Amino acid sequence: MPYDSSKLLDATNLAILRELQQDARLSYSELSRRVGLSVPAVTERVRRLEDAGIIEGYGVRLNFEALGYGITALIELSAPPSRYPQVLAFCEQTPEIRESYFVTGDSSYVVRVVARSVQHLQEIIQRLGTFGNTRTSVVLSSPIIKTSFDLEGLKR
Amino acid sequence: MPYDSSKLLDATNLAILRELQQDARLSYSELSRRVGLSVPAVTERVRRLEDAGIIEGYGVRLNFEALGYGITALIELSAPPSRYPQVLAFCEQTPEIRESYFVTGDSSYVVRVVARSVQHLQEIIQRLGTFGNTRTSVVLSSPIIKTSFDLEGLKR
DNA sequence: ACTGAAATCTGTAAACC
DNA sequence: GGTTTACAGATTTCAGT
Repeated sequence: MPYDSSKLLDATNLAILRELQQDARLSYSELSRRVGLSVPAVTERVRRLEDAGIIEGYGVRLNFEALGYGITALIELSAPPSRYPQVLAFCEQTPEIRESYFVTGDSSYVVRVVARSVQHLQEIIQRLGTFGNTRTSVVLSSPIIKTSFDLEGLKR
Repeated sequence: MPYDSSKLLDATNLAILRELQQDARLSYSELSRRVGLSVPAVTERVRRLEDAGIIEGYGVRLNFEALGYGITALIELSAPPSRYPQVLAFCEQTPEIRESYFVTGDSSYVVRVVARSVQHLQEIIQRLGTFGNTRTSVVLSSPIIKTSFDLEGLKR
């Protein structure tokens, strides 16, 4: 339920979010030690951040390379609006497609995919190609993937 | 330390990863109930997945819109190799840049940025523009952002 | 809103199969 | 690798401020 209530972003809650970004499996007792409040107070604050929709959930950061998915690519797809539902359905049922963005500019969709080999990537490109023109950029390296966001700018 | 040891990806560990992807704050006792092993067995398995580099860490999924960063954009940057170190340093110190990819094709970099307003986005684009030509695609919607990966394909 | 304390549940380490 | 046991630590609930 993302309705703001900007008071939720006081210095203590920003500290809580900072800690959870670095290690979401921190115990409440350790978290409360770090932010200087009692355990029930911190537990309640986290619950409210979840209820407000600021915290959407907790995830594990997986190393796709170690899982055998050594290739990442960004694929731009230009497709007529009439095919959007089909494109969406395809993206949803294809696990290799990690995210899709509907963007301004000459390409309608940009998707990020992971693949086990160039053959595997080619398959995905060909399937996307049935919806429209594609333009693929293979990722050579990902110098920056930030796992936490500096929330300092949110202080009022 | 990502050296595989592919035996780490048996059905039980895939189940553990599946559960942690959905909720990384699950207790070990709940996790062990779900995968049908004792608590110490599951704790040890998670420790090994971490040691092998398959699990890189645990994070909180934040709603950037609720945090006031309502705009996402993909910016392609073409810059000469001599400027890569500067570009990298800029990306690293700019919190709004969430990830950067070095890619094949005519653009050397693709970055994903979040911004609080179009003015804010413009600032970032202008700063990136000091390194080379930019091409910005504003994200209109993100129909798919997957928070978990179907690991079924890894079964041997 | 936060604290502190009690009851219950969970994590950790050791001994063993 | 796995389990069981036993102790230490963490979570939840609630009365009090």
